[in-house]
Order: sequence, then structure tokens, then C-alpha cells
Amino acid sequence: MRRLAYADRRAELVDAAIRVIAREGLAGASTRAIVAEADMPLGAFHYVFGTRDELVTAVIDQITEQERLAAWIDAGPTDLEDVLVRGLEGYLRLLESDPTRELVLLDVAAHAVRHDPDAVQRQWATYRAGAESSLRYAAELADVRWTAPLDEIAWSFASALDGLTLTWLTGRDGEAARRHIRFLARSFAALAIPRSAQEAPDAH
Amino acid sequence: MRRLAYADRRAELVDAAIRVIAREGLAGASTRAIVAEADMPLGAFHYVFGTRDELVTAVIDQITEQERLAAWIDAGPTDLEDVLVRGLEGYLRLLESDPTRELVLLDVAAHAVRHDPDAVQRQWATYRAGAESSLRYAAELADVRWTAPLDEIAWSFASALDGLTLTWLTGRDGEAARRHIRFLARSFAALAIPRSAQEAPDAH
DNA sequence: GTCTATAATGGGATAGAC
DNA sequence: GTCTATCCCATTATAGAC
Repeated sequence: MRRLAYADRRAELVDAAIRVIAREGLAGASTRAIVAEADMPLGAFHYVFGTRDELVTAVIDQITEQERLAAWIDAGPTDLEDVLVRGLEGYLRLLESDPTRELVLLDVAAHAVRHDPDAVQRQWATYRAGAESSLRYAAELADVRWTAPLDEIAWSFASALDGLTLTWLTGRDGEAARRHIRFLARSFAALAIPRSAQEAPDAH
Repeated sequence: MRRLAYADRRAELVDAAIRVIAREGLAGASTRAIVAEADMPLGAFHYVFGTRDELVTAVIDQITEQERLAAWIDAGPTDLEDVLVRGLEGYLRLLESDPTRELVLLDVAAHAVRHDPDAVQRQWATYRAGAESSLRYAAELADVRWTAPLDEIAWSFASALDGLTLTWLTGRDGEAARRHIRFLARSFAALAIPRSAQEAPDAH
């Protein structure tokens, strides 16, 4: 019964690969560099993965599982705009404290858009789903109701997060990012109304 | 006087490199592939560029020069929101008609964030400057005035464009993108007031 | 000056020893 | 089953022929 050991190896290789990509980028993540990081012989690689591309796909799936919007600060009920600001600032702090995490994501996504479009599509769908549940929770905290279909708002929110990430990564301007966050929070908050309110009879 | 021929070669190599990256990604853009695309002998490469990284930097600079927001449709004066929608939809059409252009950008940026941060910073600064002048022009068309410093709005706008691009590239959902554009236009239009109006005495 | 031919390296994959 | 040693290919860069 070496099945467990096999799964362990696979997991260790994926983790090692992510560490290498974080340090050196995807281009530097050779099979040799990865097994060195995992402290395994080279043979172990092709024992677990048929090919290098297989590993990259495994890396994508692994990254996808990690939740992007981990830390919504839920200190009591408040204004929706405040909730959104705090949530987005939590994300920005995460980004600032470990940029490599999103750097890996960017690197792998740039590769996968060409070589494994399905995996990328799954990945971004997962992000949108995460955004959706976060937004649902935020509205609950603030006791408001979204005035547009939540999946559409989530698409916009996830897109805004992509933009915030990419722009910050290319410039590392925390102040500008925080100003932008306040703008985002205001813009999204405008899509909700008090839960008790009558439906506005106009629509868009 | 072969100086001109030298510059021509350089330009041709950069263009060839961009075509190869568009087709195969940065990883596939080997010196050999590039000179083959340019129909030159391999020796010509190192005659012009000392190293491959030098070429990549040249590619970044070349891409940066191309304006991102080329086509603001300026058919007469209208609502700011309409102007923004038309401008963003113009960009989206451009993106849809030639996704490889932004794909190259993404690929090169992912590489350069690690290997040439200054070049990336210059690049994104250029985008922000482009956004700034586009927004200035849009306000003129709609006869409104921005209520926040234009460079801050431009930061947000460029970031929104990054997000739109990345999210579309990963999912290719044009309908969702167009819904998102309407949301963006509404959000940014909320940052402007009629040019004649008194300054609102509250500020943020 | 231009390019061919080659050196030197590092890569993915595998055959076969243990 | 596990890993060492090796194959073979592609790459960057260069040395030297034209």
C-alpha cells in the first residue's frame, strides 16, 4: 500500500513547484529545479507526472483551491461601503505581504491561457464564485439587498480585483491602491439598497 | 553608412519577436524562432542584441509605444456615461478582434515584473497617462468637470481596463464584459459634474 | 561586415540498475 | 518500486570562415 506515499509525493512536488515559481518564475521552474526543491531524485518526477505540462495543470488546480478573498473583517454590522473597504483592504494587505502569491498566479495564467484554456476558465469561474459568496455575506452584514443579479455584480467585482492586483503589481503604489479601493467600494455600494426598501420601479 | 540598415534590422527583429510571441508565447520565442520569422540568419541576432533579455526589453518598449485607448468615438456632444460606454466598447472590440495583442502584453509583463521592473513601471505609467488624456477629452465632449484629481481617476480607470482585459481573456464572455462596461461607465460618470455647476462644498 | 558552423549548457524524458 | 545514469534534443552564444 504505497498509494498514500504516491499522493504525498505528488503534493510535495506541486508545493515545491509553487515555491520555485514564486522565486524564479515559471520559466525557471524546470523539472530539475523542482525536484531539487522537493529534495527528490529526478526520476521521481516522471514517476508521478507524465510530463511537465501535467504538473503545471496540477499547480493551477492547487492555486485555484486557495481562496482569494480569505479575510472579510466582520466586526459587527455597518455601512456596506465600509464593509467593502475593509474587505478590499484586507485583500490588499494580503497582496502586499506576499506578492509572490499573485505573481505565481499571473505567471501561470499567462502560460495557461495558451496551453490550457479550460483550466484558466475553471480558475476564474472559481474566483467569481468566491466573489459572489463574499458579496452575499457583505450585503448580509450591512443589511442591504443587491439591485442587480449577484453573478453579474460578482463578475464586475472579480474583474475589479484583477485590475487592482495587476496595477498594484506593476507599480507597488499602496496609496493609490487605497484611494482606488474607496472608489470601488463606493461604486459597488451604489448597487445595493436597504433590505427593507421597496423595489425601485425604474430599473436601469 | 550601414547605420540605417542596422536600425532596420533591429526594428524587424522586434516586430518578428512580437509576432512569434503572439503565436507561441514568450516561452516559445527563442532566438532561432525569431530570426526564422524575420528571415535572417541566426548570427544577425547577436549582431544586433547582445542577449535575449535585451530583445525582450526592446519588445516591452515597442509595445508601450502603441496606444491602448486608440478609438474614442467622438460623435458629437453627449452624456459622459455614453461617451465612456462607447470608448470602453471600442476598446473591447479591439480586444476581441485581436486578443493576441493583449496576450503578448500579459506574457511580457509577467516576465518583466520579475526581470525588468523599471520597464513595467514605465509601461503602466504610460497607460495611466493615456487614460488621463482620454478622460480629459471625454469630459470635454460631455461638457463636465471631474470632481477628483484626474491622475487619481486615471489610476482607477487604467486599473479597470486591466481588470476588464484579464477577465475577458480568461473567459471570453463578451456579454458579461459589456454589462461590466455599463457598470464602469456609470461608476466613473459619478465622479463628474456639469462644468457650470458650483463646487459641491462637502468633498469626500 | 555577414553568416555558417560549432561550442557549451541545460532541458525533458527514459532505460535499466538496484 | 525507486532512483541513477544517460540519451538526445533545443537552446544561447561565439569563433572563425567568407
